Amino acid sequence: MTLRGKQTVRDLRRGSRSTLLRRLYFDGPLSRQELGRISGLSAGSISNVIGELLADGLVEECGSVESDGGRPRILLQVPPGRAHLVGVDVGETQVRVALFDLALTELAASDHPLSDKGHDVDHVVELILTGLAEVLRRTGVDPDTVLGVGVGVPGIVEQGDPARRGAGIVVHSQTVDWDAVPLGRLLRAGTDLPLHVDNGAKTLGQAEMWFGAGRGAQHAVVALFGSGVGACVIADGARFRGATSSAGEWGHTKVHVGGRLCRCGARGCLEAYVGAEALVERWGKAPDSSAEKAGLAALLAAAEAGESAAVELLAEAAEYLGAAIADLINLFNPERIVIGGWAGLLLGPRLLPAVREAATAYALRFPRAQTSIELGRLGPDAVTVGAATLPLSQFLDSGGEIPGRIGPGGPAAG
Amino acid sequence: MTLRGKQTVRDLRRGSRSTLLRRLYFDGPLSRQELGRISGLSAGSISNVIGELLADGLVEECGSVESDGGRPRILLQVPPGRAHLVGVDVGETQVRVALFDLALTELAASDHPLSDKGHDVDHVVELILTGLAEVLRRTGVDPDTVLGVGVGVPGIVEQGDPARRGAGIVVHSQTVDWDAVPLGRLLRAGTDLPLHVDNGAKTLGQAEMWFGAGRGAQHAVVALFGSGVGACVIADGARFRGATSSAGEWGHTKVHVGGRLCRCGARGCLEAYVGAEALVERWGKAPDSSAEKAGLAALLAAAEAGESAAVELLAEAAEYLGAAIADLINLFNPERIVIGGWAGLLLGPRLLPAVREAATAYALRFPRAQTSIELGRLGPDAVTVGAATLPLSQFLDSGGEIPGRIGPGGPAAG
DNA sequence: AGGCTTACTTCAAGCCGTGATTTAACGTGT
DNA sequence: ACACGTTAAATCACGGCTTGAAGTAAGCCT
Repeated sequence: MTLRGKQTVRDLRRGSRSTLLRRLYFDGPLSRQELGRISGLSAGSISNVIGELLADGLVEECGSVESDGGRPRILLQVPPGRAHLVGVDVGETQVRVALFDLALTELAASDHPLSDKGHDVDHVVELILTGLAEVLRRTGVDPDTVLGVGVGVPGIVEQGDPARRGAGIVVHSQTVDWDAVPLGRLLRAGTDLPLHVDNGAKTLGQAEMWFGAGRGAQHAVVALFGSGVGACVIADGARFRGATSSAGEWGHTKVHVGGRLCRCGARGCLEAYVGAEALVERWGKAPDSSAEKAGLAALLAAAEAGESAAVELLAEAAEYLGAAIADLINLFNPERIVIGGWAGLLLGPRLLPAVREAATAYALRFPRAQTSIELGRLGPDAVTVGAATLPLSQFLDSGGEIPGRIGPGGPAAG
Repeated sequence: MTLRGKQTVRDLRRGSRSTLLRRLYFDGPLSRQELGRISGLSAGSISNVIGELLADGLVEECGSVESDGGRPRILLQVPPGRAHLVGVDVGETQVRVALFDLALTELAASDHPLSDKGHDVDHVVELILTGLAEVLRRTGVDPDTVLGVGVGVPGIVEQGDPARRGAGIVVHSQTVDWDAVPLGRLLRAGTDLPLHVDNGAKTLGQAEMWFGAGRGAQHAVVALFGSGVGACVIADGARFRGATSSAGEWGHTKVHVGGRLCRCGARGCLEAYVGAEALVERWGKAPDSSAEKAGLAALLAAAEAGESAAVELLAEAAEYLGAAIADLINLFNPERIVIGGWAGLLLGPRLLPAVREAATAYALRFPRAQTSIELGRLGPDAVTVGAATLPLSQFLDSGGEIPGRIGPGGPAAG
């Protein structure tokens, strides 16, 4: 049933450019020879395509490799300064805007705490636009070299029509009370840069896949647990989105039908058993949400000290987490499961053995044997990095197309 | 991270052939004009490619459409008799082999009940090969026109290296006690036809997607419940397989951690709450497995008659089923959920309203609003049809390539 | 019979990847 | 120094693809 659209002969070139660019980007400096071996393209094509990329400035030569009797191979790489990316994290307490070069080195960042207006949409939009202007000004980077702005938000993101260049993006979030917020349109009014918006947990997952514990896997699930619980599913090397890009809402999987009440209103959600908010609340001390991280750390310390209530609470959480991971294994059959998120990283070292054991007990033998369960390697700061991978991904897919900015009356109109 | 391999200019033609063939196959007789509009290809290319397909006998002209003042359009279709397909259902009590034409009209079928040897592998293989020979003999169909044999089996199927033409296929099943059974190799020894093997529930799901309640959906989950519970996930119009093609094992999702014991050995599996075997057993009457269908029918009749134990049992099952469907909605974000399988079809009319209600209560609002929950339209006999879609799908993907049979010393050797 | 409309076919033009050939840039041995 | 072998990269003819324009076929209407 899958039908890819019309293909013309020029799409071949786009594909070749994309393949070579990706390879050079991820697998560091490579020679034309190696590119040929890896990509399967003929030497002639490599020469031709690389010539184009060199002329476009998307690839540069960087030294050569010693030969043993023949002409030395010239190494090629993607010049990190050729283009830039912006990543935005709309978090629970602040808005963070960061400017990166192509190698995702952070050149500047701007943090603005959310004022008492909370997640008022106009306020958030204003902070994003201010931060964007700020990092551009501070670094003096030409906006024309910015490939796009990636934004990670809490909640479910509806992508809208891609032809509208992000202007059709709508966000729904039960936790920060955003109901069909037209974030794309609002941001579009303040910048001409290409826009990309996705769920913050998903962007963090993307970051783990590209630069963290998920590297190299083609089928993986990044389980993110923090205050709430989410997941980012990767299938065949690409984000699994579903019909309206809300796939992977793992936190509200039922682990105990009719069980504990979750903040989503239903009973028995995973999040109500292993979410940081739920754990801290059940432990009974400091249910002040601003002190959630401190509360969880205290719970962990108590457990390490042998306090039996804490030990039991964490043991139960590990069992539920393992069981829910077993569901992921049965349903998605990944080769790797990565546990990330601030709470995951905090509790992970203590819980991991029990979680692995529970997953083995609850999952089917065969798919469980194909899966490794690991801890994430990137902290929660990586949300901005992940957000920046959104425009980067499109850049690589398109074979290195530098998107033009929209003039007035462009496709954003309406 | 997705990199599709090298593409040469000839792959374009393969793609065009595939697109047009698919369109003609599914959307009935079409003219070249309409094909052009739908596929986006230019009139020249259509003419060219259709000319090839006509010469190959993969497409034929079938009448024309009245014009209003111009040259009439000539209608094209895929001739149903041009090639044949074999579908095999290795069921719980019998092995069924059916021969189809391209339109999936059943030309002949052969049923062999499993003897007391049960699911002894050699016995099953023998029945498949016997049935295959039988349907070919009875219809007089030339084996060279058979595109392949699709087999639906209980259990998880490891696809092995496609270059070995199915000889690398291995089956694991905890229920019929098959542990790493080299079904591909065993069948390969008895036939030269291309082999395709997949889980029976998955092939049934495929049939629902192509010809049943799933038609037209790009993102769907076909939930199959019979004696056990399974699911077939479709994403972007294609089967979601996961790393080792065992994705979609929904029956052992945990709905009640620490709850009822499941036949898989774990506690709290969905199957232990809504599987037909579990329901019949819990109802307490006739736990004889051979009378499972009669038992479930009796349970349903009792509930319809108002017997409170039966009513409560089914109400509980509906709630668990709805909750588990909510998990599917949250995780996969499908546009449609189809409930199939013999037990699903039997209980469906009574349970559906309660299931929908429970799903709404347990799923997140936004993805739930995108999803419709429907009953399947195909009976369990459709497993053979679904199995036959496996070689058919490959045929359409390849743009109408008739696979040659393997000679001795072919790639199957070793 | 002539004109009009629509469906289909043919053909030159522009690209693309391949694979063979040529050129470039090294180390080595004399 | 200099020819030689070796390996890397560039060049180019070739077959193949889609497009889009121009040409042909096949029916209506007057």
